Amino acid sequence: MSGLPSSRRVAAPAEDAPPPRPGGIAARALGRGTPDYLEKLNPEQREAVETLDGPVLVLAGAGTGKTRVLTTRIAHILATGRARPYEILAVTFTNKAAREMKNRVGDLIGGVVEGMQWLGTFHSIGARMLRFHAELAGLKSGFTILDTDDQIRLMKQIIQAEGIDEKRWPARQLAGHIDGWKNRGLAPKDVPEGDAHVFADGRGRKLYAAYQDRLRTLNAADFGDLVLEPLNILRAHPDILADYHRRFRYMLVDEYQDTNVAQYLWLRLLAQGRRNICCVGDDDQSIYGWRGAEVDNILRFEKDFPGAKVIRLERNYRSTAHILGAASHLIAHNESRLGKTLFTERADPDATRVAVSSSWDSEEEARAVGEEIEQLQRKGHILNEIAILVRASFQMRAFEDRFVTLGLNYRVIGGPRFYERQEIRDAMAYFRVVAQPADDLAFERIVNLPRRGIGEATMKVLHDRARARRIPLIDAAEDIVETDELAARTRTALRDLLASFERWRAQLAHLRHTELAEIVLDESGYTGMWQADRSAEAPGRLENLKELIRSMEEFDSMLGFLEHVSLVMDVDAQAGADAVSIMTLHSAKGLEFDTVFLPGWEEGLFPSQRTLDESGRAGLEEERRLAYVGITRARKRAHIRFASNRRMHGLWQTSIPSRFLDELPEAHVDVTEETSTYGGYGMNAYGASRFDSRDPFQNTYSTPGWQRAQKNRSGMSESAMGGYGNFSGPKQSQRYIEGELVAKSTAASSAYARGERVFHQKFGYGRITAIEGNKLTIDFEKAGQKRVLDSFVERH
DNA sequence: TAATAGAAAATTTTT
DNA sequence: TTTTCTATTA
Repeated sequence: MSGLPSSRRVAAPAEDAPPPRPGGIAARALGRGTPDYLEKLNPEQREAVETLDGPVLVLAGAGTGKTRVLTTRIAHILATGRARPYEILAVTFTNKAAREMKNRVGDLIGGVVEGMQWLGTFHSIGARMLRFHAELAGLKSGFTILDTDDQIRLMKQIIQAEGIDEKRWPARQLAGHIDGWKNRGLAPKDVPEGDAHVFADGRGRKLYAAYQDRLRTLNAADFGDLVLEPLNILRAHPDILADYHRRFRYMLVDEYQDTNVAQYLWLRLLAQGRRNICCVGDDDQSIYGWRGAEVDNILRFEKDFPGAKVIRLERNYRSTAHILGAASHLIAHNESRLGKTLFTERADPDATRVAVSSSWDSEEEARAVGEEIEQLQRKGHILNEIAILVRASFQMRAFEDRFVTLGLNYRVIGGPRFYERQEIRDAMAYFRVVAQPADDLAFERIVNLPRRGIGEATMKVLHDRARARRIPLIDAAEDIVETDELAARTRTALRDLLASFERWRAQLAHLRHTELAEIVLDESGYTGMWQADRSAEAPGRLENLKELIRSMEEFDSMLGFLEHVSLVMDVDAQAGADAVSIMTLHSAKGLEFDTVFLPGWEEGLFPSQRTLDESGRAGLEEERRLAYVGITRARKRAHIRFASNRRMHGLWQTSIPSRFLDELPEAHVDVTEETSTYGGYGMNAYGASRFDSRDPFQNTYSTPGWQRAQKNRSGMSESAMGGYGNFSGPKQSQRYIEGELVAKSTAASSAYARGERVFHQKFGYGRITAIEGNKLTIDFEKAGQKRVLDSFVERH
């Protein structure tokens, strides 16, 4: 997209412009009483569509027709002539959702919607805004968008430049902090003192500033900037904000529960104009807190937008009463929620309850699921309607292994996306250097790929020169090959490479970009490198490169393609053959299947111990929402499983059933006893009481198997674990306790102060360098810097 | 500069 | 256990 001067493009229609004339569909809609698109809605949905003025929050439970409301609302606005397509701001989180919205609005109004320029993801709309006003953010309109990989490489350089030990302060971690700050709408100067101290002894803020500086020099923005910079521009320039206020007659937001602070501030600022904002979301499905999403945004909506109308969609069209009953009862254990209860009007007498069963270990778990799937298959169920939803991707392997032996078709959804694969990123880096020579990050990525003898030492020379003269790396390279600073061999290699780029760039104008792409990959030796590679994945990588070239055909220029890739990082997974889907719970949000298997419901894994440690009670609630999302994916059958033993990072761990199992209502659940599991040991030392203490629901199953499990669990003493050397008993105990302690103390701030000397059982003596809630960053005398919970240290 | 051996770290991931 | 990164050596 070319950046035109902003005023023209953004100029809103004059205030006194005549309202858009109702034509075609609109006339039909107005002329004949109720248009038929409204008649297909239930009363709540219809209210959500027809309440067009003022702020509206639609709390849409799972399977209650959320997308239908959103798309019908847009169609209604257009059909009644209240706004033109380009006067509607409609934001989603994924490209997929944006695409679907566009298509469905098109279906409703009978044709393709043209001109909805402001329908898209937060990031693509942010990028669009930022290109109009790039100079206000210190960028040029043609800025490049960096992805996570580029970000981390860049931060690595900055950390090195600052002379900070990379091992103690990994770039990844810094990237996480900076991302978090951007998510919260903070510029480097706004980062609170305490926050700045979590990284590199207080140099966090400085590094953030240096990173932003570097981005400006590279004329680049990262994903966070695509939201943060437009927000800053709107904050600083009331005239621009007013322009947008005039323009956006209606605003719609999908998945509002997933918005972060920056996105929220951006929306709020824009909504201050006409106040016609409609947010659709489900607080019970907020599962991206770890990525900066604030459930609070949705919980607070009525306060933020006084006079807001809240509409609840609770009529579920997806699942059986048993599934809804189980999910509703589970999620009712959360305290921070607005409260909804899903119900269904359909009665299906032969609906099955939610099944809970157990296995000895993950292999047996996979075997059992495999068998059940084969049974379903014999009964005529298709595999496309079956999904296995796991908490963490390492769980997938057992299923894949098993399904391969069974010859059962499966597909893994998620995982590294097409454009994130190494070979694709490498190829893209070549294209970037051809199209935008100043792209240092891309240049660095491929200078020595395939190996050309241009190693670390040479790069240092290039970097020094580039920095000294404030020129891009490639220009520095041009200079240096004219001198004798480099060994003859490396100089020749570098000169050849530069000449190649020169040649390709000359062809940019008169060759088709797909053809040029092939030439670049061939002549650079990149394709050859993979052809010579004898490893198992090489053929697949070559195939991916071909696919990349194929996908370029849809674009008319190299630049157009590069722009697309940076924002639309997904390629549709082709449906293909009948297959079982395996994916994480996170990637299952928004999908539905007849049958859903939910394996691995064990303490530590689900709820994830790490989440509990990091986010305490809030983390536990988010895990519970994840469980809720999992169950509500099922239309007809949900099978929950847990295993008594699981191998994690190569070590066997005994596990105990997830507390979420205790939170399911007996009336909707069938617990199956599987002989191999309750053989005597397997349960561990923790009393059932641990779950009961604050459980208002008092339900544990009366099934013999479950009762026995509970008994075993409480009857077993710590010493009884002693005989099983490779089951790490003590670790278990610590695990659980950590979770509880955190849960209790999250709200309160730590009792320790910075600079205090403390003692830790494992790490010895150290001094506190930073405090974040109940997490302390401590510089240990022997063990170096660690982050630990305050409950594990004592004053000294 | 490149290959190799050894150590450290291992969720979830819309853009 | 496996993968990924870093320090060492040829």
